[in-house]
Amino acid sequence: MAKDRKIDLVILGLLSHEDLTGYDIKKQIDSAISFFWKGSFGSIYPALGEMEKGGLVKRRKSGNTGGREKIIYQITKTGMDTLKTWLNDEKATNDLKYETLLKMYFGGVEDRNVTIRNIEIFEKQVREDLKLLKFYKENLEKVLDQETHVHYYLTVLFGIETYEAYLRWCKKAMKMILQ
Amino acid sequence: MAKDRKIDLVILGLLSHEDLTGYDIKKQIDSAISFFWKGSFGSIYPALGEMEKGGLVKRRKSGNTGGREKIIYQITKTGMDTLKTWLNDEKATNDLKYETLLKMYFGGVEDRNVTIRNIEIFEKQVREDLKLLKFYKENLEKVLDQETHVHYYLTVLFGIETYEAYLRWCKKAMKMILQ
DNA sequence: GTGCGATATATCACTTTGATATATATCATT
DNA sequence: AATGATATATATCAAAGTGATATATCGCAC
Repeated sequence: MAKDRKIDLVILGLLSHEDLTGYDIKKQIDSAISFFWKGSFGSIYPALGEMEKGGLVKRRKSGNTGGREKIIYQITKTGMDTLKTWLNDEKATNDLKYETLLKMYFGGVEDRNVTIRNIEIFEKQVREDLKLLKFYKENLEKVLDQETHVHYYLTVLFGIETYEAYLRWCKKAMKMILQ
Repeated sequence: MAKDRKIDLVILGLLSHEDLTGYDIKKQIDSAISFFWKGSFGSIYPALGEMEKGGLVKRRKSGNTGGREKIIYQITKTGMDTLKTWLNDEKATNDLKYETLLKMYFGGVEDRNVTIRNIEIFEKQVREDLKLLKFYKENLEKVLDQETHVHYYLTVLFGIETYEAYLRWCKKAMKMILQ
């Protein structure tokens, strides 16, 4: 596997659940894991190509009836080993870039109304996302007996816990700015 | 300014507080804002060069007594306007990549001990960082009358609020995994 | 039948990272 | 005063990732 390519692990992880096309992988990244990870076509397709060369994934016999191309990928034994090695590796980088906080930190050059507005924008987005996370949580609680769902549930709980913390901060921050 | 270069705003923000060298900028990124932003020399130096060409920053007359090179940058009027325009722009991208959560989501392919270990590693780091954040908070509370410090304080409060949420999640997650 | 959104792969310019190279300054130890 | 370690300081590069765009087909509503 490439030295520093995180997208490889995301792809391997998703393929460990089921066979997928590049497009399917993008859809799953944008739904299930979007609260803590991002990924674009521009990294997915080249990665799939190189991972195939490296023997981490392989093309499944495609049941193409028509002329439309569609490549369904499957994880290999080597790919599964790579995924497990990564899971057992102690180092994990949590890379956070909050543009909202940059705007807080540098807000002093403008009127306080600007900072207030920026907190309001952040709060609105957080409320919307939190609503969605709670909806996921409720649905997951119906199927929590299955192993895979427990792991999904853990990430949703993480989202809820942090998003509620964001809202508490919004309240405190607003109060501070308004004296 | 370059279309999509966030580092420009970080540099302009820091220079709005005081004149700095590229090396100083890196130090400030690694200390004051490291909890919510990162930046490397490989982006800082090229950005400074292009921003100088674009008239956003300028070299201050350097008081070089010896032969050692040292370039001190200063924000220009245009640079200040660019910073203010960004602060007033409603869109802000908060880009989060938690490798720890990826390992939670894909943890199902390994024994639960692996997931437990990964939560423990995360928790240990969070406890250390939280201690530091609380230390910053105490020190800041002594100088909160000054404008700039209020904005710094807001970001520290954010860090404390979210890191405490991380710890609550660790407890819940651990309990869930152990049934 | 035609317009539109979803499916599907691919590529590219630009941004950022993380590592490395180069050189000087400062300071403690020998 | 020589040595070595650490901090200061700028610069560059391969590799990774983003966001946009190009291309084409499929399925469905009107």
